[in-house]
Amino acid sequence: MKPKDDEKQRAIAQATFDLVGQTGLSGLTMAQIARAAGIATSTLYVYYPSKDELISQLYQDAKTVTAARIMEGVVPGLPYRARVRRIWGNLLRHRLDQHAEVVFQEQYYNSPWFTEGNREFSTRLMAGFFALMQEGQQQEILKAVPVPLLTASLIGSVRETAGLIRTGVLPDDEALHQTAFSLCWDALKA
Amino acid sequence: MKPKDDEKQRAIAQATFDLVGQTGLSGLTMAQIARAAGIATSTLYVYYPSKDELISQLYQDAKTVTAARIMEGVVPGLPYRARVRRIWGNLLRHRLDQHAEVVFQEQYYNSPWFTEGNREFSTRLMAGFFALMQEGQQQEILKAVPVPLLTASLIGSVRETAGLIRTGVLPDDEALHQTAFSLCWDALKA
DNA sequence: GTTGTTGCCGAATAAAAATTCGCTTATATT
DNA sequence: AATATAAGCGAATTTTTATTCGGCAACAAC
Repeated sequence: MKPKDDEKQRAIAQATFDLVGQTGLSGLTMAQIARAAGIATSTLYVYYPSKDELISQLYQDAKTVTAARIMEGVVPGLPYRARVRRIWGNLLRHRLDQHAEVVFQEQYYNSPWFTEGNREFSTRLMAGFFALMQEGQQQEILKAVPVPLLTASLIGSVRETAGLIRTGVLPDDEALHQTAFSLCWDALKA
Repeated sequence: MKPKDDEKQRAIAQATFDLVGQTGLSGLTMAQIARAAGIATSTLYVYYPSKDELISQLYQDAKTVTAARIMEGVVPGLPYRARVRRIWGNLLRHRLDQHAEVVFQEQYYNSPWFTEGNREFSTRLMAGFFALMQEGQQQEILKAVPVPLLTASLIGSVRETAGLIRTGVLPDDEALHQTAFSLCWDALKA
């Protein structure tokens, strides 16, 4: 509970994410995590009081990092489409770079650990993104449909595109990103 | 291994899907399944030789049912857009009706049980759908982009829409379905 | 250099879960 | 009705996994 060694803490987090990224939350054991992090099983309990705490804590961490990355470089000066494009790119990059974290979050979402509090936490973090969609709609740039449909379309587009790139079906280059985003934009635009 | 009572077999399957739908593959125990199915834990072993077998078998079952539903009522006589609309509706209906099965499949996809064989199996089942997208592209109805991008856009649209409906954010009525599909179609069409 | 503190480990322990076993009850066959 | 067969159960048993414990080594304070 009182960590002195931050580096070890990060090793634990990384090891956990990697393991979950590979085989999911299911078979995950403390022994596995410890081995992957290069420490003894009992040492895990120096950093986290229990497995439940460890899992929940890592979820919070992952979610926070995600939220921060989404809005990176989305400056007000940019034209509207460019801002949306930027978010789309940020989300894609994040899903590709931190794939393990993403799998972790998605598995956690349907796990015994997920709570109502977790849901609210997520919603709060997505607020900025939600507002941007709303703004686009008021300016009649985006379709006059329920806002959640807009946000969902963008998120769905990124998710599926990332999946295709990650499995090697499509290349990870700028040209493809543009193409994929153009489909998404056609769905959103009025 | 030699089940006489089909009804009990189905109860086991249903119980498992429901449990996974609620809290995921993670905490799932044989005792839970048995209790939910209304039988003794040991009786599970009359129907399946092990937990691993049970999980794997149910995955195959779920996947097969899914594949069958996708193409329901997609008759060659229908205009192209209507056929795609039909598939979209089939997928949505399936995700809403068999939500538990869907969660099961997605969790299984990132679990220690998932194998290369499973992946091929999935691909084979999706072949018809894949071909339809290709056809639309050749007739220049759909955008001239990599076909996987088209299939992914449709699947992503359904997935996200289903999520919104299931959580009560949006209503489950025909008008909304039309709206959601129109966004999807705008993404696909040339 | 002794003493205290801290982080870490390996080996117990405890708890939970999968799987087996022997017996009972139902069902079918003659 | 008698008997064979299958299905089902509850109570073991075994295996796996989380958690605790006692001690060791580094490092600091004095």
